[in-house]
Amino acid sequence: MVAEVISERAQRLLKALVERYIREGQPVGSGTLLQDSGLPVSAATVRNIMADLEERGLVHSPHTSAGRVPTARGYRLFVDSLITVEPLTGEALRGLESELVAGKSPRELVASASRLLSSITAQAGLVTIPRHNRMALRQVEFLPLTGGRVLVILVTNESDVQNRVIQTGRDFSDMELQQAANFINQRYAGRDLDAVRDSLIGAMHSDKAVIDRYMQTILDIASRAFDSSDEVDDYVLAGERQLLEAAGPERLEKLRDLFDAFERKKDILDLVDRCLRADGVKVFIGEESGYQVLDDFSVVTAPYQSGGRTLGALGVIGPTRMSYERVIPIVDITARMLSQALEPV
Amino acid sequence: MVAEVISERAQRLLKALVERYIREGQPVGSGTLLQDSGLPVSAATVRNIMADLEERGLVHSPHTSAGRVPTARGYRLFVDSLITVEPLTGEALRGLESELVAGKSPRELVASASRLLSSITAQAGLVTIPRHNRMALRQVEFLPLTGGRVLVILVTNESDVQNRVIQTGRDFSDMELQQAANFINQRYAGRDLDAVRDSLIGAMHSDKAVIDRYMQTILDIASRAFDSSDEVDDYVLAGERQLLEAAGPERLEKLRDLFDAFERKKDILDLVDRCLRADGVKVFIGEESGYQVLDDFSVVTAPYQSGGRTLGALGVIGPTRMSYERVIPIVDITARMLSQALEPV
DNA sequence: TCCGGCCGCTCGCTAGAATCGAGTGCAGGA
DNA sequence: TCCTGCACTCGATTCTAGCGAGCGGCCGGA
Repeated sequence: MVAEVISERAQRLLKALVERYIREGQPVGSGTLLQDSGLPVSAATVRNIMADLEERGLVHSPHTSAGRVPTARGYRLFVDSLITVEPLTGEALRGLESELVAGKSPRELVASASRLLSSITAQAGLVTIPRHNRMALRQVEFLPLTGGRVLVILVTNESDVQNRVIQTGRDFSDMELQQAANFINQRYAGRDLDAVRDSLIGAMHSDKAVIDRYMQTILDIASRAFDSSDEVDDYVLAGERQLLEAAGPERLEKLRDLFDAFERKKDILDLVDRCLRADGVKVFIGEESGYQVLDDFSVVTAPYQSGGRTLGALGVIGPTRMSYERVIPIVDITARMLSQALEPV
Repeated sequence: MVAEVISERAQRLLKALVERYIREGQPVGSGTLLQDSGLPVSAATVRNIMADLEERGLVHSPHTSAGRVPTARGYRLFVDSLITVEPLTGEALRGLESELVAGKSPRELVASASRLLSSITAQAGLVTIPRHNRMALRQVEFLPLTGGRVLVILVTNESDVQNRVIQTGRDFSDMELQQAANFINQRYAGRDLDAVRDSLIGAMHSDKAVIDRYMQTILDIASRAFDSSDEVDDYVLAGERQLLEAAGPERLEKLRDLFDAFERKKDILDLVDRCLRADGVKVFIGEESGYQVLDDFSVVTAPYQSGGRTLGALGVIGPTRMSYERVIPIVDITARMLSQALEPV
């Protein structure tokens, strides 16, 4: 994408326009814009410039003789080069500090973060559940169930527990499972789950000749227990209400689709996953996201990490017309604080 | 509450009115009503009867010269004595049968039930998380954390795992905790958590003289681990979208409040708890529930149980103008099937 | 006493016309 | 290059009239 080249005057006007529109939500006319920008020119000049910006697809008139409204590209330019972010202060910051503290369980932290994001930004907050497979194993336990199934309990990372049921070929005795668990606990505690699995699979294949059949089955169960492919990604959403708040009726249709997407989860997860690679805050404006349901909404996300590994992402969903200068730093700092709180003690 | 005494004719008309209004959502006039009911009288007579019903507070005119609309009391009478329920058949039933099967974890079952309720009734579905303290203990495990905290892992009932962190007076060694766990597993496996706790507390007090101090601390940890007072009740909600669907704009205000209540959880939980005592389906119509946020909505709930104990409740939330004759049997059967699926193997 | 037919009235809904005013685009001049 | 002045557009608002569903009341008949 080529950076837009527009005159400084035009930038100033665009900035004023976006800021005004975010505040008021109504098309902005040349007069208002002139006042806001404080430029020493006349309204007619402003109009000329606006016509120019319109040609470049940065602003748009809902109809002749209405003011202008920023387009997605307009917001993009604004966010990329015109924005003046407002650092977070006061009560909101204190709220984050007091709720996102080390020692709480990941589950609680994620729920808190989501709630905080929503309440501070007055929009919907979203935090993905940490990828367990990136977390360090503390202890594993196997319990036999009927029908060859085994209940696996994984304790990771201080105080997070997850459990899953795996299907095996036959019933195992308490004894066998105990031994398998001991084996793994002794050899693999402290390594992250993905590493454990890879190592187990490696062991199964390479040592095939050496290890006895008994050992083989144990390894088999264990590697299956650490298989992360059936782990469902998920997220915690808070403040759907805020979306209703923002959208007047008639956006209702769009909102329904969005709620649908929230329930399907997949699209939303895909989008949020995109921000996992890079560091820092990412902003998806309107149709940029590529998902139709989000056409009228923007998403601001940032990844969070612990122990040097990216575990997930969090973010805020709101109308395209959101206050980016407030939301961006909030998402940024929340991600940092969540990361910090998740750091193993 | 005194049962309403109204003539058979009036009943028939009220029934027709409610059914029609549920279908169309618009005030029903005397002409339409006459057709629907098939009564051998004239529209004028119908009007007379409607005027009578209006006096008794069973129906209501939005304004002169509009048709009639049922009031909460009208719906109540309808639900209590006029309704003809439609037994559930076909695809929906098969969906329930295939998803709510024994062997899945309670967590999955609850999520499925919620989703199914929502999709079958086309309204919001809600299932409370089972009360763990009513479930039978299979195994407990304690893991030491820093700062005198202990991670407690409780395996109940086949395949459900829950974990909590408790704060104790001092750090414990792996060994001590292991012993405490063994002690409990041997003595209490198979009893439900509440019983275990009571028994532990009893043991602590009565045998004080007999047991040594070591045992005393172990009992102390253990009873704290089984304390259910800090267990947060919670529920899984699905299909909020459906509520948007039903409510035209202008109900938007109400909807916001409802979504707020969903996030607060407390009110909703209180309401749903009310149905835990009795068996069978309960219907709360509009303002009957006593919660303002639910004024324009109705809630149909039923408790579910396992192993002879009531574990929670499920239900459906939708507009007062919901199709009770469809929803009631659906809630009923879902509760039964969930109960069955939760039954320990 | 109860019911049906008739009639006049009420009131929300809709369409169309008139008006308003914010804001535009453009021409012409400094 | 920029400003002034002006005609024009078009959504929003207001008002009016007309329509029609539906009600209540009255009266006459079984």
